[in-house]
Amino acid sequence: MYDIENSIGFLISKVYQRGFGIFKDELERYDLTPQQFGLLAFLWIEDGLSQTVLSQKTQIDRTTIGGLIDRLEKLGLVGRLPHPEDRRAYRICLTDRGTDLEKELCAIAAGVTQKFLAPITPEEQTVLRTILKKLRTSQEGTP
Amino acid sequence: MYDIENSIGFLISKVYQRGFGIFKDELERYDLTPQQFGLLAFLWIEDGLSQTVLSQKTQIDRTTIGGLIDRLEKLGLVGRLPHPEDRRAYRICLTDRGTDLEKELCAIAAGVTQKFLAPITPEEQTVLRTILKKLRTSQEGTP
DNA sequence: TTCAAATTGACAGCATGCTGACTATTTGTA
DNA sequence: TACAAATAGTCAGCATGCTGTCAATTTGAA
Repeated sequence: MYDIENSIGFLISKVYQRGFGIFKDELERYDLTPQQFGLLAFLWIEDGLSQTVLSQKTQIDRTTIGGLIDRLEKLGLVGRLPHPEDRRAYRICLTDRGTDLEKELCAIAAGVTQKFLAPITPEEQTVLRTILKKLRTSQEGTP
Repeated sequence: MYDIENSIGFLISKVYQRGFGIFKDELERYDLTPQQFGLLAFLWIEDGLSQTVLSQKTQIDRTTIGGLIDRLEKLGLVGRLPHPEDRRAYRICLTDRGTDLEKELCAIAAGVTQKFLAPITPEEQTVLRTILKKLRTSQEGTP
């Protein structure tokens, strides 16, 4: 009998679901999803990158990121500018509105994080972060 | 600036993605997804329940579980039997084939778990499980 | 230089997860 | 009993995430 209730994979999926749900509710009035926020967070660090580079940095599938950008574009938060060195590619850039939202959205994210992590102590948060970073290992071998 | 690379929410989503991907690859030859395995794992504990009860036990949305059962039904692993006390409901039951797959699929799940958790020690696994259980808290208040 | 191979982004197709609306049925109350 | 409210399951619609395929373009090697 598989003890699914105590399996780490199952628990991660449910914890992920809970966090996602909390975040989703808070972002509702911006018409944004947690994934869209995630992409914006990378763009606030550096924009003007191509979709492929963004896909690698964010570890979001390159076909998925196309749709994400479509929707952020519709919301007027990012734009696709022509790439000066490659006519196949775009430079994905924040609009003024996309840039301006940083402070407001980050405050919301901080609130969500607090609510989400309320059940555990700050020490446990540190331990969890450390363990998760180890588990994130993606491309090992298979070149 | 939001340090998304070190935020627990982002890390959980990527760790979840990695685990899901490993599991998905291993289940490919059965035409099953990790979610379908998860539902089967609950059915191996107890079947004959209604979709709503299953939805509550598994914390899978009731509309999502309908589709999951559709596909498991097509694969011949579960069946929808009439509910003796409620003509609106079904009893979701494993077929012989669904029952027989338990051992084989659980062995695969064990292998996936091992591969997935390889980057951390058994002690860390215990700590992680404990923390995740605390973070799973779902319905607190709002009755 | 030329042309095959690789790359960029788009699209179709499928599964999951959620919302909201709908039908059929059951429950609980006046 | 009669009828409103609640419940079981379905469906449409949307976002994410992935696979596979395709056209346009760039790259690299003969």
